[in-house]
Amino acid sequence: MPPEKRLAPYGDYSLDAAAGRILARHRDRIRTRKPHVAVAKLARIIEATLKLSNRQGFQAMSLRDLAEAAGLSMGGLYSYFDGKETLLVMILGEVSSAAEGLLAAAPDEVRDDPAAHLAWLIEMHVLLSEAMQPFFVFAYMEAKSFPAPARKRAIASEAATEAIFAKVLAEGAARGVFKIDDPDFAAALIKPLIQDWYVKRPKYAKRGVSAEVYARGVSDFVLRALGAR
Amino acid sequence: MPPEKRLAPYGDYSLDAAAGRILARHRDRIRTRKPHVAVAKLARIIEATLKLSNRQGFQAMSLRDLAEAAGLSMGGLYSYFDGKETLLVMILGEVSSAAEGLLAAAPDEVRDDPAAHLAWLIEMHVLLSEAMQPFFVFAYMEAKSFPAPARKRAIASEAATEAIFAKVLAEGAARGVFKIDDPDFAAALIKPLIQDWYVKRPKYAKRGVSAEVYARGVSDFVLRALGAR
DNA sequence: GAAAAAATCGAGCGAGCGCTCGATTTATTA
DNA sequence: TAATAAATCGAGCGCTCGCTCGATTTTTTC
Repeated sequence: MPPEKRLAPYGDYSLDAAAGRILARHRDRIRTRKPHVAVAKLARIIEATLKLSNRQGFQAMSLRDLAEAAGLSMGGLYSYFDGKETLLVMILGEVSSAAEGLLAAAPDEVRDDPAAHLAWLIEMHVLLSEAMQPFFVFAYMEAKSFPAPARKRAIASEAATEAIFAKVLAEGAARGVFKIDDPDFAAALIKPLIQDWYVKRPKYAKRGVSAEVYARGVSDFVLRALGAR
Repeated sequence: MPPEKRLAPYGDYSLDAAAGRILARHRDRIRTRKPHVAVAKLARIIEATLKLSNRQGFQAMSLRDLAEAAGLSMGGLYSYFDGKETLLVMILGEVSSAAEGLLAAAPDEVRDDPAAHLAWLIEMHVLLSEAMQPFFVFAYMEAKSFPAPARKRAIASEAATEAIFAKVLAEGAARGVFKIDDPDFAAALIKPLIQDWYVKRPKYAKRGVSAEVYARGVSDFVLRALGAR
């Protein structure tokens, strides 16, 4: 089953859907009134922002270049955000909201088995980062230049993800499925393994490793490290 | 044994020593003739660059701010480099040269045992990144904005590190010490675990995890995943 | 301690930045 | 189709950037 299909029951991760959610989240800051116009333009702006930023960094992307890439004028851009920083916040919000929404949605048949739950979390996280790859790369690379509030939210969001892993690990340890001393430490090591998928994507692409193969490989690696295989 | 002590046989990772090597590497671009003056000033410049960059990013650091933090004038700075990009290249070169130099220096008693060799590589890599923490954070965070040639070198340097891991893993697999199908894939997963130490340092500091404890934890995790424990 | 050499200074240059706002075009209404 | 509202435009503003270079200070030489 292709990744979009496996992910599909949990939401729509297309660019337009993301633009729609971003519009809803920032309706008050966006001057364009008609939703279908706003969503379409917003999608082009977000798309162009991700493209330019992931090449040279958000700071180095000029709004003139963005305007040209998105097919708008300088002034036109400012109908969709009230400053460059808001554009950053819009994208970040979409990433963390998508991640939090998905990971909390584990199906019941998986929740009962810590090993299966853990594998599900890893797989879904990887598939999500694949479906929203430019968003995830952006959020990861620009994390250091976040404005203070967004930064705090990003750290909190990552801590929340880690807490989900830690809880499953602790549950598994209690049941004797995982042989580990420190669930929190083990949980901390899982995140970077998932992040490596989208951070070093070209490396894996060159080796012909797909998202599913990567997710499976990481699951196996982690489960063996936890003494579950 | 404290980390500097364990690392000591393999080189001097102090700021002044790094400044000395950087000076030697870029003698032709640096106008200041007297080495002891040049090394001292260069050390202050590098130190200030790492401090300011790791807060807001290299691009966002202005040379005026750098001059003030380093205790020089704008013009004074330009006796030590011929452009902002050169400053970037100087620091990157020091990081990759330190990493490559150290990892190739495994002692003989460790080379014979794949598991010990792997543990040594992981530990030394973590301790090095601890001793040169601002350098490593800088190199990692600014990787995307490298000028093209430096970027290629950084990717090559990372691939070289990974190849060292892969070789040890393949050797261990051949001897039956490691139970793995794909040494290259496993090698790819080790790097992000090491990087997490310096990228997410505050998280581990808050939990009271030291460099040695982290290195040991990662070693154990990896060796179990490889079926060696 | 005067002359020469080395090192440092900092105001000023052109360029590009984020952002604004009155003018203009496009879409909707009656 | 005339009037109104919505959306877009882009030249221009103030500012900061990387960088230069003649003036100045510090160090070395004899």
